[in-house]
Amino acid sequence: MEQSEFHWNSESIIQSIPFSDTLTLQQKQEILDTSRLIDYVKRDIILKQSTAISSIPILLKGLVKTSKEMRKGKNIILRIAQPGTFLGISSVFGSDTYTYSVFALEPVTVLYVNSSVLETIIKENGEFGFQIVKRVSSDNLFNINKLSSLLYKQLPCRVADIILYFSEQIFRSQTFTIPLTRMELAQLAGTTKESLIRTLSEFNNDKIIEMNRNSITIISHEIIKTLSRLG
Amino acid sequence: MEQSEFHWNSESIIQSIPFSDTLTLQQKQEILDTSRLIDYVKRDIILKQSTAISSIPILLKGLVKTSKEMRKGKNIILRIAQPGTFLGISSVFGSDTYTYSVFALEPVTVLYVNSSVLETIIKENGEFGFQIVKRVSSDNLFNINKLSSLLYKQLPCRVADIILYFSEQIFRSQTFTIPLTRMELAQLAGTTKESLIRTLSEFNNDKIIEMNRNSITIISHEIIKTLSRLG
DNA sequence: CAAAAAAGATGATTTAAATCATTGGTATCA
DNA sequence: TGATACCAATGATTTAAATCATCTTTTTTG
Repeated sequence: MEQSEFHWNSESIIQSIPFSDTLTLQQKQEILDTSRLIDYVKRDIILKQSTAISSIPILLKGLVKTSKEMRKGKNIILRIAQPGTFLGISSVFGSDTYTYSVFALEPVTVLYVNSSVLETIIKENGEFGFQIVKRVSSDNLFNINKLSSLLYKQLPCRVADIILYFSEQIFRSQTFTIPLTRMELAQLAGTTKESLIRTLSEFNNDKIIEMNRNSITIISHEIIKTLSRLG
Repeated sequence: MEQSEFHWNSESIIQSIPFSDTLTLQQKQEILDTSRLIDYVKRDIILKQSTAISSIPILLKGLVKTSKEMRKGKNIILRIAQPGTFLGISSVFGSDTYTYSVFALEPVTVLYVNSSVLETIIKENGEFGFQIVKRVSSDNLFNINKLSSLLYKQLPCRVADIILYFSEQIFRSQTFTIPLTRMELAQLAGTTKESLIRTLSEFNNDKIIEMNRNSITIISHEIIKTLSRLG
């Protein structure tokens, strides 16, 4: 972890803050004055579950995974977050410790905003506050959705869901390189690495996807869609 | 469903609205002027999943279940909500349809608040808005927690969790009467009714709980706690 | 660069829980 | 009031996926 020195000036930082168009000049300045910019490399830990909350990280660059740590090896990856995401925002306003960890999947830049500054801005700027409500609400719906998928769909469907998640939400392409190990993919699908590998291999053998190492191309979007839709 | 006529006057309604102490007189009046009070009986549907959002129900009296409907019989009960809860608030601000249904478990009174009125109040009253952020955030943490329990704990642990949920969160007593059928309990535990019945019977045989019909008494709080804690 | 560790892949075995099947009890209502 | 549908309970059977075991390949690091 190191201070970020390159590429970022005040203007570009502000532009990367979600809903910054609703902020006053003074509020923008307040955020800049009380925040720190930090760079991370792959595998670095950005937030550690169970530690006391000091500030709110905003992801400015790169992909991260948010992961709930259970016991050894038994983690759940909640989501892959993209730039423009408040990390751990539910924890900040719903708890006094972070309820999950966040790890860098590639070179990442994070802006740490003082949480009481953000709290004050939410209180004095209703438009910004309302956007935060909307953001936390959709996060919530995302989790409810994940809950029901993981609970009722069986493995091939869940794996299809993940392939669609990367294809549609993260990379917006039929071909993409997954930034996770098989173990992590399993944690995202709520299964074990062996079961995940088997399912992916089947998809590969059945020519539903083409897979070399971490690179995946969706061959039959049709079938993947159907698998994902049916329980 | 019928207009609620008894027991409620403006003062008592306002007092039952969450965070109403942060509202101005005018805002309180605005809510009263644009809302409707409705009574329900057991099994009535209060919100129907997938319907367009028109207003925000606030639960004033009684218990309800919020339930995500999958295919036939395969539902998930997300939580049992108590008076003072905004129902479906995440859907309201994170979607344009309700993402789950809400059913009355007993005689219930609901105040339907106009959603654009509430939106306006959130925007003009930062303190209230911030309380909403906190509320939605803890809902989110609740769901993340449920997600990880259902995914990694096995059945006896999940059933122990439910018993503790009713004992500690809902009824605050070692003895309580569950307002759900076995099928619904199963949907709350993420299992089938047969498996749930078996597990509860085992607890009963092992004298961990005492159960007649829907009435449960926790005999060994110790064991229930341990079961719930260990995966 | 070689050794150690981690990741990936596959087959064999086990297991928790779902499904299927049946029966008795209890509301519900034409 | 009898009939129909729902709920509860329990035993038998099946099954999806976890676990265990082994081996290869890749990555990390001293």
